[in-house]
Amino acid sequence: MSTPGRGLHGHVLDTLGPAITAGEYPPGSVLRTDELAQRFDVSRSVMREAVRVLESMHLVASRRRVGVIVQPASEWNVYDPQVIRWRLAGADRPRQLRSLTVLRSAVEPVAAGLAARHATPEQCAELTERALGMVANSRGHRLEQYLVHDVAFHRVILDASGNEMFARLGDVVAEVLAGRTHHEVMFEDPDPAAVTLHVQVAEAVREGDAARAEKLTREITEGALQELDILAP
Amino acid sequence: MSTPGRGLHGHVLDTLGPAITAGEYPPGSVLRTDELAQRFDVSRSVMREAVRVLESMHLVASRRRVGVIVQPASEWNVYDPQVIRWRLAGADRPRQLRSLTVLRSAVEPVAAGLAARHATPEQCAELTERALGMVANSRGHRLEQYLVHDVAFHRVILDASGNEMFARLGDVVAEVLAGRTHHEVMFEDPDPAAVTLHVQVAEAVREGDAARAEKLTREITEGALQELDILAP
DNA sequence: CGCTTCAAAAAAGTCAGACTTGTATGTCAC
DNA sequence: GTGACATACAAGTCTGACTTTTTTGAAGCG
Repeated sequence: MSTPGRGLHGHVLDTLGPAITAGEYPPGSVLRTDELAQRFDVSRSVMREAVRVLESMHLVASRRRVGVIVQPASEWNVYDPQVIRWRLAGADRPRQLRSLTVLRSAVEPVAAGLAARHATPEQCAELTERALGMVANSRGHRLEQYLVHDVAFHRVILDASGNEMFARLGDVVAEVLAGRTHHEVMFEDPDPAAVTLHVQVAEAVREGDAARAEKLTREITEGALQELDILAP
Repeated sequence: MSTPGRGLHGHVLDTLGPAITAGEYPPGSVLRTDELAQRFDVSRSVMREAVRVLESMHLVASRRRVGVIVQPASEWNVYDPQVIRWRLAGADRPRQLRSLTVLRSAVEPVAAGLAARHATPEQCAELTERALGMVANSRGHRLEQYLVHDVAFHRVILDASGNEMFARLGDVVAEVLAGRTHHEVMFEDPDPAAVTLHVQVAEAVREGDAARAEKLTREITEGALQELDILAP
């Protein structure tokens, strides 16, 4: 996953990034470039490049005569795919997964509505195909195959929305769905009602019924929220 | 705006970033670090740091023996605040503003619903205050003051949702609202109906009525969509 | 005692040059 | 044409010296 070992600079990032996002360095902690370079056994040039990248993610801020200051989480670029991966890999995973699921619940229904208006015939076809793939793997503990189709289904919806911001959330949704299958709930076969909803969403998109596609997708994402016990008291 | 001139490296970014996001270098274009360093009259070290940052935004990819390759827009980290600013500053501005408005229309209603559940008394108070501020400046061409309260209102909603991903969209919403006031529509006083909706949202949040807060906010964002002619045929 | 002013130190920032490494590309033999 | 191999190119890395900014604190003064 990701892009491992694309240079020394990458290795430093893969160590420092997760450490910072995991909260190992409290906000306000001060690091020194030279010391870090020694610790990772790289030159200052390499270390400086890594720090620059962390700085662009607002994980740290670098100030003259002071050092490299770890920023509070409220400053982080939490939409940076790299940051998301680091956080999902750490102790913050459950909280992160919940945040992303809520985001999903906001975005996907609207995306589905737009998809009903803008989807190409090819996208409609793949959507139907994926929904059928979900049905075919919905029984008999074929969770992995089911997941493949599920992820693809939601990716098509996001792409077909025609909105670039939505489309770029495909990886996030994939991560959430995979996380649910692998680490959280869902030890049994998926909920048959959810499977049916996917088939119906594909129908609604194909028919260009935006309101119905949105409503049905909202039911799907509300199910996801309930699985994580995120709902009104 | 932003953080100008925080070093030579920053100046390079402020020039190259907008150029790439504006499409001045078609995807696949190959740049060479040495040549760029000469062009900007900086050392290779500085140029390398800048390239690393652009690479972390997926605006470029750097490959040995080839050079620095400009990536297609589909690869960009479009949620990076820096990238958003660069694109809003360029020719892509209208399209970008539309994308962000759609994103807003998906997120804000859900955020308002959550805010109704999680808002603190202080947040409820500020919400009401901001709504009143909007009313007070809704007539007599006080667009600037109106905007200040409008932006603050939506920021509170996003913060009060308790969802970190939503909260970080505050700047995006601010940008969209400011863009609308300064460059797009709205030469006249704001729509009275919209002002009333804000007051009612504040009410609903204060009363903890999540469903109503969500519905009312959806009406607000749908108004914003209509202003940009984004709607069903 | 409190204030300003100025000097020193510390760490990031910058630069220049030499060297290493991975990888396209072209050449040659088969 | 296909393969192995040599070559050159550009990114990658390292080092050491120098500059700049900013904090700190000490000296000097009211």
